[in-house]
Amino acid sequence: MQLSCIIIIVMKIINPLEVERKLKLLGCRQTKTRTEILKILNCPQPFSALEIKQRLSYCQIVVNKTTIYRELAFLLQKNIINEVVFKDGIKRYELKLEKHSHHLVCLSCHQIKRVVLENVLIKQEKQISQQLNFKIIDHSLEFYGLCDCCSKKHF
Amino acid sequence: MQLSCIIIIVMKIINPLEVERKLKLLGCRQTKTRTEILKILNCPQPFSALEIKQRLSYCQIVVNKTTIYRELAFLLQKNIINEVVFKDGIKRYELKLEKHSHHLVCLSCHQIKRVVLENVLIKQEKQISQQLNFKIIDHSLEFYGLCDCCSKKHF
DNA sequence: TTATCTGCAAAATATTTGCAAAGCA
DNA sequence: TGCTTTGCAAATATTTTGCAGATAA
Repeated sequence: MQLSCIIIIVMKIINPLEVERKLKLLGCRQTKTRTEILKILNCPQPFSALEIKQRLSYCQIVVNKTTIYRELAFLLQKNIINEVVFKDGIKRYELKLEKHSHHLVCLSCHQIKRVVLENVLIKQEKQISQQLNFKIIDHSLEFYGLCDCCSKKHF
Repeated sequence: MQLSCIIIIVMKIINPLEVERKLKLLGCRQTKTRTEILKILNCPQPFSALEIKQRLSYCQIVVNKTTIYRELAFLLQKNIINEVVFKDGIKRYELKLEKHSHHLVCLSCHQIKRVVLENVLIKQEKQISQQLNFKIIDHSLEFYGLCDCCSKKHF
């Protein structure tokens, strides 16, 4: 019999010092932009490049969009962040965790909640690889609906 | 005990006459562009607006890109097609089926195989709605990896 | 005949590239 | 000092909008 799955809501992500240590280990420089972008991404919700730019400007930090796109490409390549795409087709970024995560996207307020579902799709992935000879490397699973707050508002 | 899941590979989609009847029922006109776009979408693989434009031009049919985008928005609104987004952030379109479908995206040859997985995520969706008060309306589940052909090439 | 559909030009939005200047170690 | 990072301008890609003219029923 299958165990019921475990849902973990991702709340706070990571100790900033841990990321800094990892960057130093990889021989990367520690710049203001890099530190500030990582601070913003240390959050349970993924952000797009332009959302990051906007959030930086809230803190009086003006960074060119090109720099942000390049910094995100850099962090992606260093395996420090993930890229996720939802139905709107915009690329969003979040800190990489040990466990693969999924998302609950509210169709009303557009808030995104990051969750970890344990023991999910294991059987299906095995079946797909066995029956269709498709070697699965990764998957994306996102749920769309109404968050607690919005579903109460709608009725 | 949970039954093993059933995988259905979507091969041919639908009788074109069925779509035409549905369009007539909805009071829509039958135009050359509409017919041709639906012919292209009658395929196990979703296509982007510009891929459709390209495929039309292969058949000597020249249609403005604006028309294609508008036609897709029209068919979407009439519930005849689905919009799907993969990791590249490009919107792709496919004929709507009774059953929700998922996709196997080959990271090497970029072929997309449409599949129907029965009895998948039912338990997880129930748990998410009960434990997190998130009312799920829809989900997207896509697998990325190597198709049979490409995984053989890689070794 | 008339509501629907289409093409063209231009705009909006997200992302990328080249090059020269600035800055961290 | 030298390599990495940054800003600016311009290019590219996808998608959207306004308007005038064409077309299916």
